[in-house]
Amino acid sequence: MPDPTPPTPSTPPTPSAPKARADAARNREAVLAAADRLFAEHGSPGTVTMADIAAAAGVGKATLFRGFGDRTGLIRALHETRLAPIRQAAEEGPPPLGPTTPPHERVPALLDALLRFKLDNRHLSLALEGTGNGSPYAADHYAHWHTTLRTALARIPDLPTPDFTAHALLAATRADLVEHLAGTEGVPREQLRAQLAEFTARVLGPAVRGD
Amino acid sequence: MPDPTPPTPSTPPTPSAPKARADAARNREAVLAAADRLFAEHGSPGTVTMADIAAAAGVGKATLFRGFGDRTGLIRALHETRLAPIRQAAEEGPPPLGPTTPPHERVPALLDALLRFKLDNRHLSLALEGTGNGSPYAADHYAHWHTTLRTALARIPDLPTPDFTAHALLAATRADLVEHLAGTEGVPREQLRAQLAEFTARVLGPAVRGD
DNA sequence: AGTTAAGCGGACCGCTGGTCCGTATCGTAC
DNA sequence: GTACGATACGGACCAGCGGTCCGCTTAACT
Repeated sequence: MPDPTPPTPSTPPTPSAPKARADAARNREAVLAAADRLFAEHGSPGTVTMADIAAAAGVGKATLFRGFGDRTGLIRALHETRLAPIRQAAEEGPPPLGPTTPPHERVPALLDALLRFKLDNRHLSLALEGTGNGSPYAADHYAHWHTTLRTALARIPDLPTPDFTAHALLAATRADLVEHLAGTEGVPREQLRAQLAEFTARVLGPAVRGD
Repeated sequence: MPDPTPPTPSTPPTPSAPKARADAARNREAVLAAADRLFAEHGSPGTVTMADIAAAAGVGKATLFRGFGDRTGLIRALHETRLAPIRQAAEEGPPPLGPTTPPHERVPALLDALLRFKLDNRHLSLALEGTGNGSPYAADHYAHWHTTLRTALARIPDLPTPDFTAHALLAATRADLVEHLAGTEGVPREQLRAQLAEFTARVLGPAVRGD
């Protein structure tokens, strides 16, 4: 049983940090920065190896795996860091992302925020979803957005299947689809946002009130 | 330039087969059968290696790569074989899949056929989309369905973005999502079909006529 | 039966994610 | 400032993967 400590102390749940050594924290940041940069430079995340990241960060390979568990853990940690602001805005922020927003406005806002994030961090999102081994649906990151979206959808009358609808709407913003459209097909950013908004509106149906 | 012959003669485009040796054809079938079986047995397609397939088929590894180019080629060939009937039905078959069907009926029928196929061949679809290296959107198999769906959607009035809509609807039937819902979450088959149909109907909007 | 080339298979290669363990460094108690 | 235990470090190391090579086998045609 070689697992006395939690394997991925990426972000300690309790604010009481269990004492992190200074060099460890510094290395952690260096690794995240190096990984971000490398993923951004190379087109396909598959061409960036763990050894590359370690070298770019100026640390040994073992440091990567000690700090993040495995490749997926590193990518998840990086992704989580970048997405945190949006996540927080959706959880407790003001409209249009926050929970007080009426659903006909909030759902498109959430999806648009997600889409913009994936456009701005294409490489990262691609690396996250294209991890290969585990499906994106296993990550609790997905569960979070799904729950948020489903909850908002459930407040819309005459929408019989909020659970599936949330899945389907999220599927429309999947990283590889975004990459295909914005990258390969060259669809302009604003056009893509408009199309997603249009699609979303169609799914939600007409708002009850002026909204 | 070590490439005098086409690298992946999976299905010769011209019906004039360029003379295939008997044992080669036999081996090809054995490989496809073995691969299908192994993918079905193991849960995750990632755990099935090329060596496994070769051993199960009773051939050498080189035979796999000679016949199919690489891992992706093998999976694509297998997938194509299984999907061919549906594909043909969509291309030239009778309603509700064939091209003569009015779009308000055909689009749901196409998506439902795709969903049923992925439910019936979950392992295979998962292996195809989860190839890892290349995104599913690069495969011309995807381009085919997208074009078919977009064409049908374009015939619906007041649907401003048939291209994106086709992508988004197809995204709702992605193999890993289907696997997540039908497998992990245990959503019953008929319920999933009904949900997809409901969602599709919402996207298409009301039919102009009794349809 | 003889000839030829297509087909065969398994040893082999390069590379990857992931691990091990002796060593260097940090944090602390004095 | 120094001594000391705990913690983290790093690069050699490992197992397993997709993919290739080449000497041998065998189908096909005469």
